[in-house]
Formats: sequence, structure tokens, C-alpha cells
Amino acid sequence: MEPRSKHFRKRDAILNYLRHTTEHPSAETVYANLKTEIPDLSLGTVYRNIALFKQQGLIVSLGSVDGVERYDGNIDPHVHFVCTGCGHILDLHGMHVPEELNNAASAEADGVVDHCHLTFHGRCRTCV
Amino acid sequence: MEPRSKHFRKRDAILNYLRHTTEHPSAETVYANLKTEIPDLSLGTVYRNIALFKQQGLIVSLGSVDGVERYDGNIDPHVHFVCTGCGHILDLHGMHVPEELNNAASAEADGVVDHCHLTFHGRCRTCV
DNA sequence: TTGGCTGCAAAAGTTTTGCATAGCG
DNA sequence: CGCTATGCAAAACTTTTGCAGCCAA
Repeated sequence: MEPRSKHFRKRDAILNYLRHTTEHPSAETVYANLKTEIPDLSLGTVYRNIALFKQQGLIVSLGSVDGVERYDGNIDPHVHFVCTGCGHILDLHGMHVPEELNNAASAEADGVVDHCHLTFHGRCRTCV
Repeated sequence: MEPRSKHFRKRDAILNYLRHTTEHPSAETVYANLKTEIPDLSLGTVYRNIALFKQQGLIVSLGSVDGVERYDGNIDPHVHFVCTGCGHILDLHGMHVPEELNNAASAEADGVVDHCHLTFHGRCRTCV
């Protein structure tokens, strides 16, 4: 993705990074990885842009693992597997949350369901 | 629940509180609510015991809402609804994650699934 | 010149930890 | 006595924010 302009070079780089990785990184990880490529990048900028993307719905928060928030640039609904051992987050594309559950949820909660997260917790192969 | 002894009075009080509320409190909330009853309770003790309970599997973490971790003393598997507006967490007992998904998850992740969390996000009736 | 993006560093907020004390066994 | 639980306060960490500078339009 070619930057729109110099003005958005960092913003684009951050979103681009989030969209092209499957590691579900934290802000710190995004920063660390882009830092080599963009030496004058600051952590504050990463946080600011991540907050923006989240608000715009361009990325999704997966919640915190070991006290650090993790993000996913793939906003296509999918299921996750979090390894309790190494903290690695895996995408599971072979299943989806049945539509009935969504309906049942909004009915029982007596509210409006926007989206849902299904996350399995366990041990990945190398951590078993 | 009668305390086992004075030695565990606070620990028991914290677990007891978590088990008898449906508000899915944060550590701070547990502290604030028990403080009136146990004036010489410290926040550190709440955090220490919560960490212990979590490790022992006596309570479950629901992840962070607005930067604060929330806990559930009800470890019976159930679904949650988190209101994006007020941060309130609701238990949904009228549904469960189909067993097939569990199997599919461990198969696709090529690991061992311990448990899973299904959480709906949206707006509760008063926040719509 | 104006407005938005950013670096930098300070601040805020949450959670953890060290140390000393008290109480159980 | 030894061990565990705890209060208190400092520390550690993550995340947010204020301010000044810079660049694009």
C-alpha cells in the first residue's frame, strides 16, 4: 500500500502492519517492528493511531493477554485460540458462531448486539 | 460461608463476594464493597487473592473493560454480554457454545482446548 | 496561516511487589 | 519458632495526554 502522502506515512504504516500480520500484536509490538523501518516513530503515535483505528472500526481489540491489549487488523468475523502458555493467538477460520446464538443473545440481553467474540483458551501444540 | 478461621477471613470474604455477585466486578470494586465490612482491608490483598483464585481456577477473568480487568466467581460455563455504553456485563444462561465448535477448535488449533469464552458486545436496553 | 500528525516526556491509572508485622499452628 | 496472610507504600507497567514543532494545503 503506497502512502497517501507524507502526512499519513506513519498512520498508514501502522494500519498496514496490523492488516498484514497474523500475530495479533500489542501496541508495543507494532512499535518495535515498525521502529526499524521508521526510526523516528514514537510509541505515543502508535497508541494514538490504534485508538483511532479501533474507533473507526478498522481494527478490532482482542482483549488483554497477560495485561497487554492485543489487536487484530482482520475485521472479518472469526474465532480465536489463545495459548495459555506462550500467549500466542491463532485464527480459527473453520467455524463461526451460529446465527441463532446472536438472536438469542439480543433477545436475552434485551439490547442490541453489535458483534461477538468467541475465544478458545488452551495450550498450543508446542506448549502442551 | 463461615470463615475457616481468622487466618483466612479476608481471603474467604473476597471469594465469597465474587461468588455471590453477578456484577462481574473489578478488583477495585471488590475492594470498595468489602471495605465497609472489613475496614482494615487493603487493595493489595484483594489483588493477591484474586491472582490466587484465578490460578486455582476458583474464579475466571472476563478480560478488561475500559482498561480494568473484570472477574466472575461463577465458573459454570456461560455466555456474556458486555454493554459498550455502560460497561455492564450480563450473564446469558439461555445458550451455550455447541460442543462441535469445541472439537473443531482443538482440531484446527492442533492443541488442547481448556475452555472458551463467548462474549457478545452491544448496547443494553438503557444504553441504546 | 491553519489544522492535523507527531515526538517527547510527563502524567494517569492499574496491578505488582518488598518489607515489616501479626497471627495461626 | 516457622509459615502464611496482610497493610502499607513504593515500584513497575501500560496507556493517555499536554505541549511544541513540523508539514501539508
